[in-house]
Amino acid sequence: MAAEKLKVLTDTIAGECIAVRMRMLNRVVTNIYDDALRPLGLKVSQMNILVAAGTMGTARPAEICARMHLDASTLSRNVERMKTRGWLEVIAVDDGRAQPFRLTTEGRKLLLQADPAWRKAQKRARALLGDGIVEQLGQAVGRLGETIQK
Amino acid sequence: MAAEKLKVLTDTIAGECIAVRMRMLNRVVTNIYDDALRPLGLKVSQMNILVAAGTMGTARPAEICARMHLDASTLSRNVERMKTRGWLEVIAVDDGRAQPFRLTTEGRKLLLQADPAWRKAQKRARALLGDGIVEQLGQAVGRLGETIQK
DNA sequence: TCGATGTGTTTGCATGTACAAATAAATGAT
DNA sequence: ATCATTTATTTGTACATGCAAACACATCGA
Repeated sequence: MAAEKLKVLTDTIAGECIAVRMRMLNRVVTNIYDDALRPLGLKVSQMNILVAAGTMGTARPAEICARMHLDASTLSRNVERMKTRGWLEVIAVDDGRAQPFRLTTEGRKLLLQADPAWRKAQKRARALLGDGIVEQLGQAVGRLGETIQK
Repeated sequence: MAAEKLKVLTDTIAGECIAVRMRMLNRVVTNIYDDALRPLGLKVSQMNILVAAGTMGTARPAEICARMHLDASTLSRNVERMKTRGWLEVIAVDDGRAQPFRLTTEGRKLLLQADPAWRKAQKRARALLGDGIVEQLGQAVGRLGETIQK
């Protein structure tokens, strides 16, 4: 009977699906960091991009997308919002297609201010999830590399 | 000098931040499942809700939110979309506040059709991430329970 | 040089996500 | 019984995300 088959299927997916777990933990973790960063008017999604820009000096969108496994259109709009806020600025270059950007002084100041909040969130997340998964997240990201899936 | 401090900070966050890793893996994993489910016109976010409804029989929004650590407003709109598509239907009950729902015949049929795609995605995700993290995701979700963070 | 192809980015569109506030209804205290 | 409080859900708003398509420019081959 079909009803039986459905019950088995839904129980299996509910009990084993990697996406279910990953997405749930992602919501919880994102909320922890967003809570901590809220007083600064900053969200963790944006902080990540500021950090990437910070490590790269001058950041090429395509390179950030590859590193972060982030769609180009998503990055484009996030960067736009942060330019509006004065945290990022574009750099003039010869290649007319490119739109490289870097942190502004404001952006640098914001990151320095965000440090304590980040540490607090990091500590909370680690305590909640456990050291094991933190270790494994690093490994999995390593496996990923900058491979393009499609 | 402030520039030095910033470099240390951004390198530290880029190298250690749990949210950076979790969010990156979440994007990759979500894309794997969405790719597999696309021919069915279904996204993994919606599949998860259908599955929850399938395991529960009659699903109370508040209970799904607690189980999935999902904001009530988010669920409300996702359910709305799936009602429109004919995959879910609300059930009449005495408590006038409640809006419990369940799978329709269409919804059940869709889940059964989605099974092979889900298996394919599950296999790809496991191969990409490694068994270690799959194990740890389960553990971390277990730790979480249905605790409300705030 | 010029047209085809490729690369980098942005736009149009739909969905997912959460916070704050609104709404609606049940519950509890007096 | 009535009013205050609590509980369940929806709405307003803003941002995040990705696909498909458009756009802009570079590059390569004839």
